[in-house]
Amino acid sequence: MIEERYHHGDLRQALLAIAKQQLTSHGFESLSLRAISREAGVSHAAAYRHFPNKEALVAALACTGFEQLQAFVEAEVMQYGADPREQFFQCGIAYIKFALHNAPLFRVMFGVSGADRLQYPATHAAAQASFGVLVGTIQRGQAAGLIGAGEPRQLAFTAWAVVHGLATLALQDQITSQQGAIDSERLVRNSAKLLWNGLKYGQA
Amino acid sequence: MIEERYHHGDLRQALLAIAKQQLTSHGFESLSLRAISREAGVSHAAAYRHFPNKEALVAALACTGFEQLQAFVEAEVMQYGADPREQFFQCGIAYIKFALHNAPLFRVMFGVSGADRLQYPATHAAAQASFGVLVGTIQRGQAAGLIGAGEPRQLAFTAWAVVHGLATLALQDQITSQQGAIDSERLVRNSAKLLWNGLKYGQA
DNA sequence: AAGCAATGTTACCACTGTCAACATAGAGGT
DNA sequence: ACCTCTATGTTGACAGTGGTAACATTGCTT
Repeated sequence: MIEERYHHGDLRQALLAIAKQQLTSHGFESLSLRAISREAGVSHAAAYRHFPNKEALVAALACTGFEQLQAFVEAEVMQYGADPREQFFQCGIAYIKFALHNAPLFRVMFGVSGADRLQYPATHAAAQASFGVLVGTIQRGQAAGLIGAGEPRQLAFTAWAVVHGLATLALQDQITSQQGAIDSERLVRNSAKLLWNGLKYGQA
Repeated sequence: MIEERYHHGDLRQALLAIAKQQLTSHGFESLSLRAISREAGVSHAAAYRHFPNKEALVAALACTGFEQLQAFVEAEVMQYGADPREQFFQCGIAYIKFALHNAPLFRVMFGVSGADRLQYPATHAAAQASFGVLVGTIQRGQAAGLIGAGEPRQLAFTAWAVVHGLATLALQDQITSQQGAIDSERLVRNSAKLLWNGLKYGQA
């Protein structure tokens, strides 16, 4: 029987999958290397053959998160291939959608241990790549004459900041908890338009 | 001698102070209730007379963080009492300054355990209060006719999102690690102007 | 077939958060 | 002054954690 073999086959992958599962079901705080290994039917020290420590496991998890994010945003954006303005909007909306639907993972991606992300090249690269989607959208907007001049990376960075800020604050339950019960969908739309106005008139 | 008395006097306060210190010096990950108690010269269980658990201690820490943030931003903003536009800018710049100078604390404030901040009314209230500074600035801008119409809370929320996003991403070393070495000061200025443009023309 | 590197296991360590049982101090009523 | 009650602090335990070292097994490579 295949299940009882000494070597797992692809333990690294399995650990990551289980980790993601436990992350979403039990939260980051109670993410435990031992529990993950247990679930994988493997001893608690086996994980150390694939990750130098827990932080590395988490970083790898974040890496997959960025890949997912990029794939998701790209897919959503591509549905509006003709309209750079709507592409730009969808970029942000997709980002926030992803954050809200994958809250714990999103928090890991930008989480506490994110400070030393440079230590994990793969994770860092994945993050950069996902950023590239936004840059591309902006560049298309500029090419179409819908976005004013400016270094696209910097414009993208500002746009990213808006959307990332909204996502973060939304996850904080800060949106719904504001008295007045702000509608998040409308909020995103409004913010995007606001930003779009700013972009149209360029920086100066 | 006062130091050796059985009762500490104001242990709760002392624990928080030491916690903040250890947080900034050793990072959030290695923040330990026992280490804090040890440093306070008190037994490892003493902390439980003042906080139901570690999470509550961290929440209290976050609370002080928000208070500091509010005080800092208010102080900076008030230097530009005459000019609502500059006030608005300074609001954001101060926010980011605070985040960069108190990185670990800032991360705790919006950290992993932030999701259930509603469980800690004091912390939540402090967060709301700090948000109020920005709302006030926007309202003054509107009163001066420099910011278009719109529900001030929502405008403030967008502005907050931008600035919070920038701060978060900056902490991620995402700014400096972008090839091209974006200058963060300029970035903030540009972003603020961008947003200001958007605000001037109102939402639609 | 032999051997070697990759992968798992067991046993241990120091440490953590948390709790229950006990000790002490100090405030307030008598 | 005393006595009691409650707030605060201590000790000792427990289960669970991340991490390491020594040992076991596997399967690729030659």
